[in-house]
Amino acid sequence: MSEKEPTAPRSGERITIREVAQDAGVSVAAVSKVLRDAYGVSDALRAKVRASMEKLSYRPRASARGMRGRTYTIGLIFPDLRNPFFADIYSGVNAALERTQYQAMQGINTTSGALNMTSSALIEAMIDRQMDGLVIIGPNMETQVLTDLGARLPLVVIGQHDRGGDAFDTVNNDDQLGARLVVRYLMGNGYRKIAMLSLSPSNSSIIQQREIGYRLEMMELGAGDAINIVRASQVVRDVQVTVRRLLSGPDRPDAIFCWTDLMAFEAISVATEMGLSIPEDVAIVGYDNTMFCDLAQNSLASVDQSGELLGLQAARMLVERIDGRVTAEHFMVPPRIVARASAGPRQPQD
Amino acid sequence: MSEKEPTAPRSGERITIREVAQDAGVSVAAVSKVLRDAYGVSDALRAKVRASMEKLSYRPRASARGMRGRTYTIGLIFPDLRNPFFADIYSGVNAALERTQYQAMQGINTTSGALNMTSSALIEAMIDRQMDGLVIIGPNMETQVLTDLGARLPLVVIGQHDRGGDAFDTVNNDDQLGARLVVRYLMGNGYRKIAMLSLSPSNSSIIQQREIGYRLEMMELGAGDAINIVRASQVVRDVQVTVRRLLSGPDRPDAIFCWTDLMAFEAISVATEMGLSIPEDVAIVGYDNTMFCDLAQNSLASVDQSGELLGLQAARMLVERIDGRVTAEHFMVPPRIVARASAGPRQPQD
DNA sequence: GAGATTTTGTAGAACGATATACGTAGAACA
DNA sequence: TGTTCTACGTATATCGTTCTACAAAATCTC
Repeated sequence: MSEKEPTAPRSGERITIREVAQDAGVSVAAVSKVLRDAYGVSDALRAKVRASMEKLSYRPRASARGMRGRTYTIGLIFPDLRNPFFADIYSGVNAALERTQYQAMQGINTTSGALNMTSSALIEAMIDRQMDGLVIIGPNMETQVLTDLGARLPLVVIGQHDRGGDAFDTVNNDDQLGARLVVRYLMGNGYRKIAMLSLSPSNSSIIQQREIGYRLEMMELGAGDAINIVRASQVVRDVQVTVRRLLSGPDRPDAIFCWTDLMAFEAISVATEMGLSIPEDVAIVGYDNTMFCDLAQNSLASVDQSGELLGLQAARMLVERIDGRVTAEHFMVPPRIVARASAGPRQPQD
Repeated sequence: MSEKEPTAPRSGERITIREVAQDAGVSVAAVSKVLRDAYGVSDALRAKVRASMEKLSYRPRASARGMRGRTYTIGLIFPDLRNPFFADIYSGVNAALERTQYQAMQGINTTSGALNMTSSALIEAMIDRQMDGLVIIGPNMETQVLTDLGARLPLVVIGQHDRGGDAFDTVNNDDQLGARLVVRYLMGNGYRKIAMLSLSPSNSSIIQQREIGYRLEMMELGAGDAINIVRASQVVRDVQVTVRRLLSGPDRPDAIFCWTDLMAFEAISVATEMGLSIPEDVAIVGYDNTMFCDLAQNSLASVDQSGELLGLQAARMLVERIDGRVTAEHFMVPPRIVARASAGPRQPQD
């Protein structure tokens, strides 16, 4: 109870490590060791310190920790917030972090266009805030930028097949296989003139992979002549115009393989407005198998890429990197087609 | 160029304020003042320092700033990520923060159930990370908890009508009016047996407000006998069961006013599966006017509560609070009904 | 039982900003 | 010419942790 410190701890202020140390009758360094699970702490001391921390309901401050060590915070960077698929990834990340000291903070990378930028404002902001590592989802930046970034801090990328040496890890579903499954599924149900509604600009490797998968499977199944790739940006208006043009052309496809469920919903909408029936006049398949696929008004066949698993794995790998791994690892989950009415078996033409 | 410092700055390390000061030939304190736009800096000095910061591409570290001052980071807490309405709020917040030094970091408050908790793990994590302030969206916690929280740091709450003295600001749409508009709109289109699909548990004030608005308008328009409120949680399965029960009862409503668009989409799905036509057999109205309402397969009439404006305003108010305002302010935007086919004019019964 | 090794704990200097308190140069005023 | 302001800059303590270096105690080794 003796107050010999020059600065008496003001009441009402937040508890610090110093007060915990004093309460437990040990040094500040000892408390810090317990906090970090560092080497050289006896069970007795650990218990004593833990008890004091509990009693005073002490919580370490990330800023102070960040000055010398880790902040125990990782950054999650999403390309947008409207696609519910990202919610799956998010919940996977959180599940992986549950029992660790780490906490995820998210941001949306709204930079469109400037692909060759050194980095993005959000990423710089995350670095300023001393994130221990980053998970970037569906990056629209060049591999070189990611490689440079990976040299600066632990990095895991979801949705990017190109590798950057040992600079970063990747977590993906097998996009090429996913596209193949879609073509196979549609062909099996009697569709042959399968168009692909892809994404523009197509700088990303997952786009390339899916397009390759589509092309190869079309050729292997003898429909090479029907290959037709059109591209639209994620902007609603753009998707609508593109789909409308595709469906009103002279050689209307009898199925469309869409980049995402979101685009597929737009496609269903446009087709419906044009008076076309799904799947009688045109079958639609999406990608991501988001929760909206199940709704009766959509009944959208889609490719499940287990977002939760992707997130889980990415978070695990990032923590490993933070803990010192310096060689790259790459994780790939198999996609799975989920059949639904939007691409059901084709009725014999009358 | 003289190196008389005891610690020579290691190359490859991040630029610090000290190096900027040295480069500009001024004191560290002067640089700090420029950074904070603090009083007592001449234009000449400011220019000199700015030039050096630019030249060295200096960026202040949030952790270090957080030790004594602000982190220039605010926390955004969402109740979930699946509702695209939150994306609108997010973009409003970002628009408001665009020209400031502040950066938003988000998190999802996944705590379900424990309403009377002192706080939530995410909120504590945000406090640990020295957020300068918090915007909480659609909190499922008691007002007292928010009041306590507001005493700890600047706080703005979106989607909560109950006030907490001067402890926090609120930003809302007029939920009571929104509900009234829906009833008025449906009545105007010939529907009378309007049921309300509300949210459970109904501890939140926005739920109460909407239910009050619904009840009052029903009574005022002479349909008090048709008042029927059913409740479901956000869980998909729960919504389905509730809607199915509602629609298969002996006294089927001819319209359902749903808590959110998401619930409305579920309702459309269930109704469709039951072989009911929309709006002939049952009209559906949602809330939030999310992007999916426009799709032909939904064509969902909804209430627009300008999420972007809500976010914009919340961020502005939060920054004001951080800058010292201590009295509460409350902002309310008027809701607006958006008519669509899901609740179009009723055809005369045959 | 002496030296070597390992385990356990401590002291105190960082980390990179902010903010207080103070010094100094001009300007304004008498 | 001195005095009093005001505007501008600076020196330096401080924030709450981590982490290096080291001391003391316990254990091992032969």
